[in-house]
Amino acid sequence: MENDHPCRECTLRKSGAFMKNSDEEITFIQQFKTRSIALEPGALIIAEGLPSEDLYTLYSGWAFRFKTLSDGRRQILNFLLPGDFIGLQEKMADISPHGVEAITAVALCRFQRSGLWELYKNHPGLAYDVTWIAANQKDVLDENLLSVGRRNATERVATLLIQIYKRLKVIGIARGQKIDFPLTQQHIADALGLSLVHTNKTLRRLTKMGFHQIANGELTVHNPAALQKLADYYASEERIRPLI
Amino acid sequence: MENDHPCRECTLRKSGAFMKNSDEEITFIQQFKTRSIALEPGALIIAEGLPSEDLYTLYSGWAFRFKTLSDGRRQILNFLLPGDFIGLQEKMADISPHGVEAITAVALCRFQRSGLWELYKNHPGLAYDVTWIAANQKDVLDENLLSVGRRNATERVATLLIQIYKRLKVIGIARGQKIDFPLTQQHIADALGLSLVHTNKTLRRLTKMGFHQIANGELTVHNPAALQKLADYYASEERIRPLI
DNA sequence: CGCCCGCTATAACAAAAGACATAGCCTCTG
DNA sequence: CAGAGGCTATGTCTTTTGTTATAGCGGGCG
Repeated sequence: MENDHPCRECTLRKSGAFMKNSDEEITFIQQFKTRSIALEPGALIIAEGLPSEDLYTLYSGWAFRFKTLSDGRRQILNFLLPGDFIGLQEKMADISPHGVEAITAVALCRFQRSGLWELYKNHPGLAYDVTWIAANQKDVLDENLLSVGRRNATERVATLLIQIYKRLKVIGIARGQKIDFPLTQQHIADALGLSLVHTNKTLRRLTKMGFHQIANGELTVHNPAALQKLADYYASEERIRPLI
Repeated sequence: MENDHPCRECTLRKSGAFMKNSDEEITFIQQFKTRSIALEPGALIIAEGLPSEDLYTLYSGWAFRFKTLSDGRRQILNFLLPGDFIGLQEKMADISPHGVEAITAVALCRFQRSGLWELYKNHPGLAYDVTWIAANQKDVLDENLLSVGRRNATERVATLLIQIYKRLKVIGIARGQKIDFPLTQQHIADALGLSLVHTNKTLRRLTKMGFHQIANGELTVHNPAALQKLADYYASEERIRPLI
C-alpha cells in the first residue's frame, strides 16, 4: 500500500482549497506518512476511551466524531470531510475522549505519532499549520454549539444543510446545487441534539417549503441564500486552509 | 504596568497545575509578553466579528467566550478561568468569530501577535504547547456540546457545576467543598442552552435535593461524587497542562 | 424469490422546556 | 432614603420536542 497516493500527486492538494506547501515540506509530509488505509462504511476509526496511536488525514469519504453517555445517548460532534485532520486531541491526551466512525467508505493517510515532534522541531511552518487546523476545528465546534444551544429545530437543520453544502463546494466536490449526501436522518438527529422523529418532520417541512430535496444519496439545495437566511447562519466564508 | 507580574514569579506557575518550562522558555515568554491589563466586570475583551490583534492569558478572574444570533440569542461557548489562553482562533482568522467578556474583574497578560511566529520558529517546545492548548480547548467544547445536545436540564446543570468545581480545584483556588462562584443564572442558562426560568427551577431542585448550595457568590458542592453520577459526567481527570 | 433489515414517514400522545407575569431582595446611586 | 435596576424565585399556561406505535419501501441475502 505504500505510496499508493504520493502527496505530490494528491488530488486534494490540486483542488485549490488548500494552502500551497514548499517542495521540502511536501517531502517531509510524504515521509511522515506511513501508509494509506481504506475502510468500509460504518468502520470505527478511533474508539472512544481507548488509547489512539495515530494521526490521519481524511483523503476521501465522510466520517464523524462522537461522544456517548453511559445509557447510549450519542452526540455527533462534527462531520469530517476530505482534507480534515483526525486525531489531534487524541494525540495530545493518549486516551481518546471521543470516537471517530466512517459513514461512507473512506481512505485515510496515516501518520506516525513520533513524527509530530520532528515536525515541530524542523518545520515550524507546518507546526503553525497544525495549530491553524486545531483552531479551525474549534471554530466549527463553536458554530455547532451555537446551533444546538440556541437554534430551534428548523434553524438547526437548515444550518447543517447549508454548512455541509458550503464545505463540499469549497473542496470542489459539489455539482452545482447538488452534492453527495450519505447522512441518514439518524446522523442528522445525533448531530443536532434532536430526536429521529422530530428530525424527520423538520426535514419534510423544509422540503415542502421548497428549500431542499434529498434523494438517492444526493442533496439538492434549491436556494442557498434563502436557506442561509432561515438558518440565521452567516459564518465567514470557508478560507484556504492547510493540508497535512 | 510593565513587568508588574514577572513570569518567573507567576503565582499560577507555582500552583503545580501547569507544566514546568525551562529558564530560557520563561525568558522568551516574558519578552513575548507586552503588558498586563486589568479590566472591570462585564468588560468586553474581544468583540464578536471584529479583528482582534492580541493574544492573552487570563491571569486572574473569570470570563467567557460567546456567539450571538442576529436576534440576540446568545450562546456561551465556554468559561475561561485563570491560566486559560485567549485568542488562538482569532489570531488565525483575523476576524474573531466570537466575543470574549469578563465576568469578574480580570487581569490579563497580553502577548504581541507578531511574536507568535518567532515562538514557532525558535521554540518548538512552546509551539507544541500552543497546539496542546488548542486541542484541549477543543475537548472542553466537545464536552459542552455533549451536554447541550444530549443531557436534560438537570444533568446539564449538574455537569456545569461539577466541571467548574473540578477546574478550580486543580488550579488550587478551591476551599474544600467551596469555591468562588460569580456566575448569574443567566450565564448558566446561556451556557447550557436553557431559558433563565428553567435554569432557576433546575438549580432550586438540585439544591433541595441536597447536591449543592449557592450563596454570597460561593458555591458549595456537598457531594461531588453523587453530583458527578447524576450528571453522567466522567471526563478524564484534569491534567497538568502548559501555561504560556 | 421472499424475507429481513435499515431507513423514511406519519399519527397520537406525553413530557420537557419556554414564555409571561409577578414579586421580593439587595445594592447602588442620586 | 427613595427609587431604579439587577438578580432570584415561583406560578400558570403555551409551545416545542420527545416517545411510542405503525406502516411502507427497497436492497441484500439465503
